[in-house]
Amino acid sequence: MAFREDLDTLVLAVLQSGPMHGYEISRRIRELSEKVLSAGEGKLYPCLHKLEQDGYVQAEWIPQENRPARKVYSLTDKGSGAIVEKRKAWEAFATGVTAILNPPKPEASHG
Amino acid sequence: MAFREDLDTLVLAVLQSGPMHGYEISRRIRELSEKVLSAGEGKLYPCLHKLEQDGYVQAEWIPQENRPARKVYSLTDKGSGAIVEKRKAWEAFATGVTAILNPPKPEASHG
DNA sequence: AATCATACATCAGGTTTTGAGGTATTTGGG
DNA sequence: CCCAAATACCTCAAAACCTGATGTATGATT
Repeated sequence: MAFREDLDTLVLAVLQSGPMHGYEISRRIRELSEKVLSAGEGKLYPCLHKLEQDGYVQAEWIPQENRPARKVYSLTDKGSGAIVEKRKAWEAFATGVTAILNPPKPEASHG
Repeated sequence: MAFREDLDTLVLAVLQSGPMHGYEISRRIRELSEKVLSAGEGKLYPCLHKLEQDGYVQAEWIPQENRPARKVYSLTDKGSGAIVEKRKAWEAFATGVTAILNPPKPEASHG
């Protein structure tokens, strides 16, 4: 058991820095979080495909010379808009966890 | 996809308020988090059993009159100690997510 | 007679994640 | 030359996990 991130939220959030290909999204998640979070390829690519399919991001293949082509993703309007809700969901979650981690103390006897 | 809590952490944390039976732990998690988090019975009881087995909590059956007996859990020293680490893990996680939700802005052209 | 709340617990079925594998190229060490 | 690691995409089987239902038992409420 461990806390687990919502990869959709993370992917959409990193794309706020500008268009980016999958491998880089993965790298940024690892680096920005100082290795606390990681988006393994086994779930990153399926996540990206779903996000594209649902219209949160759009993708374009950019050929490279002497390197594999890149599929560059960028936020759509729908994707940008969704970040607002996702951020709220994160805040609610974090508030909830914090409330439990800082529970009301047991009654101290005082007299 | 959604953010997901580490139930171990939550259970140990609520037990800081004092010994408590499973059903109440579940209620508190729901209430303290204002319904953002919930520990369904299907995962709470297995979690509690594992925590007991691993020595993080100890349990005692308390019979009730005309009601089902309660299994009251309390933190062991090991359990109390573990909270420190779990809290750190939460903070690292939250810091990581926050870092990604507030990413460096794309270079604004400034010339 | 239902239904809800208390209070424990399990389990089938579904979803998700992990980790390995697959393709293809460049760079760097030995 | 060969091996490993980094870049860059992607898939899939096996394992892990969660949801929601079910089961037991009683009291209060409608």
